Amino acid sequence: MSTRRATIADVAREAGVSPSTASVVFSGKTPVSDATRQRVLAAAESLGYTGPDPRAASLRRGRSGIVGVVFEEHLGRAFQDPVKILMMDGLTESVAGMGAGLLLLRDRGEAGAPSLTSAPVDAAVLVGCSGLLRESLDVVRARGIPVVVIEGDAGEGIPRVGLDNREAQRQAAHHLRGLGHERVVIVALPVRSEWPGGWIDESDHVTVDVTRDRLRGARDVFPGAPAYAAAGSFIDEGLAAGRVIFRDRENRPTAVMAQSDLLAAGVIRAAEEAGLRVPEDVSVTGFDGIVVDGLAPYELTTIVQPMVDKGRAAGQAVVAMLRGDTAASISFTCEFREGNTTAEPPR
Amino acid sequence: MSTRRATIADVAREAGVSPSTASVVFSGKTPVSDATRQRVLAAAESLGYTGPDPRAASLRRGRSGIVGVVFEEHLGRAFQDPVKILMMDGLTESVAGMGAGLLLLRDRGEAGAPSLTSAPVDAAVLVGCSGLLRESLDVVRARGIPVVVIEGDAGEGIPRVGLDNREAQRQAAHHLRGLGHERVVIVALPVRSEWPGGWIDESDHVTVDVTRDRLRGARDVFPGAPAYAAAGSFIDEGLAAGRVIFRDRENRPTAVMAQSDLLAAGVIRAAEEAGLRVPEDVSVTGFDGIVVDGLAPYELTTIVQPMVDKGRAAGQAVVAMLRGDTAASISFTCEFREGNTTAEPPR
DNA sequence: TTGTACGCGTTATCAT
DNA sequence: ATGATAACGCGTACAA
Repeated sequence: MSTRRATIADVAREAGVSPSTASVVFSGKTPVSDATRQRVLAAAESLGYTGPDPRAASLRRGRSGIVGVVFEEHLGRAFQDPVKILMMDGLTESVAGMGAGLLLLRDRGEAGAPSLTSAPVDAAVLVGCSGLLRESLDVVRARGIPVVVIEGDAGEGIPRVGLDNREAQRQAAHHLRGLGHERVVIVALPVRSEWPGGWIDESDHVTVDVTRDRLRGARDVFPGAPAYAAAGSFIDEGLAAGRVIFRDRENRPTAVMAQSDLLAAGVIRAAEEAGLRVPEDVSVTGFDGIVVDGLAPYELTTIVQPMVDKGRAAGQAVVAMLRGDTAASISFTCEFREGNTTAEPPR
Repeated sequence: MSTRRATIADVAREAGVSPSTASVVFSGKTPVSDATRQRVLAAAESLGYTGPDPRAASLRRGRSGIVGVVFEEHLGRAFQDPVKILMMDGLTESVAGMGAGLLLLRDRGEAGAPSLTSAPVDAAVLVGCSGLLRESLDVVRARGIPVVVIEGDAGEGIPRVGLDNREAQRQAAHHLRGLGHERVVIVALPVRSEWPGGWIDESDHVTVDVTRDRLRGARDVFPGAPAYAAAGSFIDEGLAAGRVIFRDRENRPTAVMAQSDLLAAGVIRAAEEAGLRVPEDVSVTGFDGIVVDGLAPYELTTIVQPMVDKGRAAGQAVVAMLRGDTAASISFTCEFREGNTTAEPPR
């Protein structure tokens, strides 16, 4: 006996039907008489045939059912960010509707690692990628593989999914202004990758779109507000920033605008540490609208962004492009939400 | 002119070489004279050929370079667990060494969603799957696709990667016993999926391996210690459990053993809330050895498990099986680490 | 409803 | 170093 695995042709032969009929029994694309189906299934059973080989099917179909998700950073780090997780959630859901799954990829793939060019993907979603991986991108686009970018810019002709960051942040600033705040400090996201954390001034070039736009929004209302850019969106980074900010008891701000909820949570902790009450002594705002594990009883005053919707929209754009339609860029609108971490400034 | 994309055959023809030679230029499997290479590359350039189609290559090679990772739960939820994230980290790393990427899959795939059976995976890693998806598993194994399970049991003949949960937890218990503790309460992980949280007793059947083994380890030293099983491994769940536990000021325990660091962090918060100092009034132990964002200045007394190594081991098992070797199950040893959250009981 | 015929794009093998 | 040949396993027009 031969040692090779049974193919659909073997099954067809055994069942006494043509290969195409057997194929149809498994794919269900065309009605098949019950008797024939039984015979084919029986033959498959007896031959130990377990269904079409996905690799061969994908060659024939020209589709693999796989969407690549490309991250700029170490995957472990990307998954520490609840915002990205929720985005992945929406993405998973919408590509699942198309029968596709997500393949995890990094942009700066080490040698031998799977890359956008070597993986059998039907489409790609770039997360926060700011135009690195230019070559792979060209290859992929030349192949006609649809590409979508979330919170980033990959150049001309690539649809983007983003937020009205500036307007949203401006709204939070207005809220503080309305309460009477004047001395405000901003705790920003990193201004570029590998940023170690620290105060930033005019001379610092902000390469991360999100950081820059939210910064502008805040300064539309509080021009010249000092900004401390954290090393990442983590509670501990917010804590570190908060410690620096509250250190000088003389020039202490009455409000801190953080560019993420995690940073805000850290700032609150720093405030407590410094013996300040939130919001009586200092107001704090966040950005994202996530549930921060362990932050209760505080309810952050924040900007709620549609994280899941962002992922979903990216998925839908992919689906549309795969159908041959063109997908437009889309910018979501955030919603301001008042919690119990902002109040009038102390007198 | 034809509208179809150029294939490697077209390139070969254009360059005046055989298809196999052209193929070799791209794969680099065999030395090629420089002149030939240039000619092929030039032909590819002029035809807009961007390299071999991964789908066709994977059919021919019999390998797709994709490893499926199957989760029992909603992906969004799985990624909230730092332990799983770090495990994914190790897994990513070790399969990358083989040139493979990770495809995210769920076990109870909704209709039309990508499943273990329809995805072109070379191997599969099951995470905490307790024997659901039996049918898909049979199909996959019949195909000769290697399968490995992390922290779970998928039946006979499937290599497992796990921990010495019982022994490790027993060690932490000994530490507390040595300090003089006698009234200990356990805060456990869920006893089954969909568990709402609550006290458990003998009659409750613990279906989750990890929970059961750690519970046994604790009770090896403190027989009959009461156990409250949380609804999940989150700080807020630990907080909820802690509130219940510290409510009764008369019968308050002198130590709480949590089955995860996140739960422990919540318990500490509950203790603070109840006006108890850690570790002076109550000792708390965790499990995992993760960095809990925002827990400083506490350093948890805990059991450090090799999360990344677990993922890496699973990846290596996969690689071995793909080579045709057999992979054995492996159980990692945890390491006890004393922090500043345990001390002698108050007198 | 079933069968025929062909192509999907590559790469391994072996000979030259 | 290069070339000829033969799969790899399947899906789908189209005809019957």
